[in-house]
Amino acid sequence: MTKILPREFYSRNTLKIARDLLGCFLVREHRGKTIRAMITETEAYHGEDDLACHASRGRTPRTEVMYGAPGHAYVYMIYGMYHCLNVVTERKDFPAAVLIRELANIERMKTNKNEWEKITGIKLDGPGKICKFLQIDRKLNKLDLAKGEKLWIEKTAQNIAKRDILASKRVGIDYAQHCREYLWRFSLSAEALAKTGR
DNA sequence: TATACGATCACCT
DNA sequence: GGTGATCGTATAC
Repeated sequence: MTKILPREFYSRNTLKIARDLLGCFLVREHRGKTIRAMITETEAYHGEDDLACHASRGRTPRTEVMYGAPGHAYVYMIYGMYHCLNVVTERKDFPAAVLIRELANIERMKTNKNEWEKITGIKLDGPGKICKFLQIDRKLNKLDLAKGEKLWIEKTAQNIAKRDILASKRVGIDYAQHCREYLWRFSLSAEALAKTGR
């Protein structure tokens, strides 16, 4: 019984996945070190009709990965200095992804393995900060997240109640006309996060 | 080939 | 509230 989310998890409706990812754990293995943190905020980008989605202008070299099989990473550079991590969703040839915006309860695996120590004093509240801290860049674009190598997501340890999921407008997409009104940004309530301890 | 701008962040007033 | 950093990508020429 593995905790790694399989491809079937990603081969579903993007909005549902964006909500289901809350409380799940993003795991990054790099240079012999492993870091794990709980996903607490996401945004959904769904199809060519979503004017905020990079695929709204169709298939290009950059957006190609979003048209591919679900469960792969879509990592792009923004503003010349930051990277953003997305997970590709939906069936093949339907472009959609979920942006990982915030992580909490950050832990590092001790060298003796199978034991985690909390990392305090940092906040990963923003896609740029997440990628900087986890050393995620374009080299990880198109990585298969279902394989459990370098980067993957593990299922939540507890059930997240619907009332603990807050929906709001996506940020930084003022150009997206009516699509900017969509409540496709999802976050874990402060109360629910407090219950996860740590 | 040239240009405009962005799914951000840190720092300023 | 506002702005600069900094470069890949899309689009125009």
